[in-house]
Amino acid sequence: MHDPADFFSRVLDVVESIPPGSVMTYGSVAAAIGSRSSRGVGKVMAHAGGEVAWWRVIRASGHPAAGHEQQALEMYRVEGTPLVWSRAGAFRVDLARASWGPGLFDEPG
DNA sequence: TGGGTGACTAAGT
DNA sequence: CACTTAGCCACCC
Repeated sequence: MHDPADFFSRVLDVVESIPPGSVMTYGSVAAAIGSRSSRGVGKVMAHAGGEVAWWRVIRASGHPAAGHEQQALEMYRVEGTPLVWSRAGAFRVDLARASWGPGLFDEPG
């Protein structure tokens, strides 16, 4: 099956550590496991997206997974994730406030 | 073994 | 701010 050392399990482990209302970028998740394969993280989410909070993993732009923006929006509303709305009606996660990291408990104020 | 793909990212227009 | 182009890394055939 999947060893805890596998890239696949490593990614899931990080995603599971993201608390509600916060998010991480694909690149940050990859970096958390000592990798730079942001695309590899996307592959994992596409495979196990139904077993983890995939909506807490977004792009560096603040946009959620391509083709799942509407699904993610429903989750952000119930988790209270800070969003930023565009004039065209498009939304985006406020990375400045929702960004999550290992040991990030303070802010610039 | 080698080549192609993608739930991505950074830089340019 | 939105769209396009080149670069990267892990996985599949």
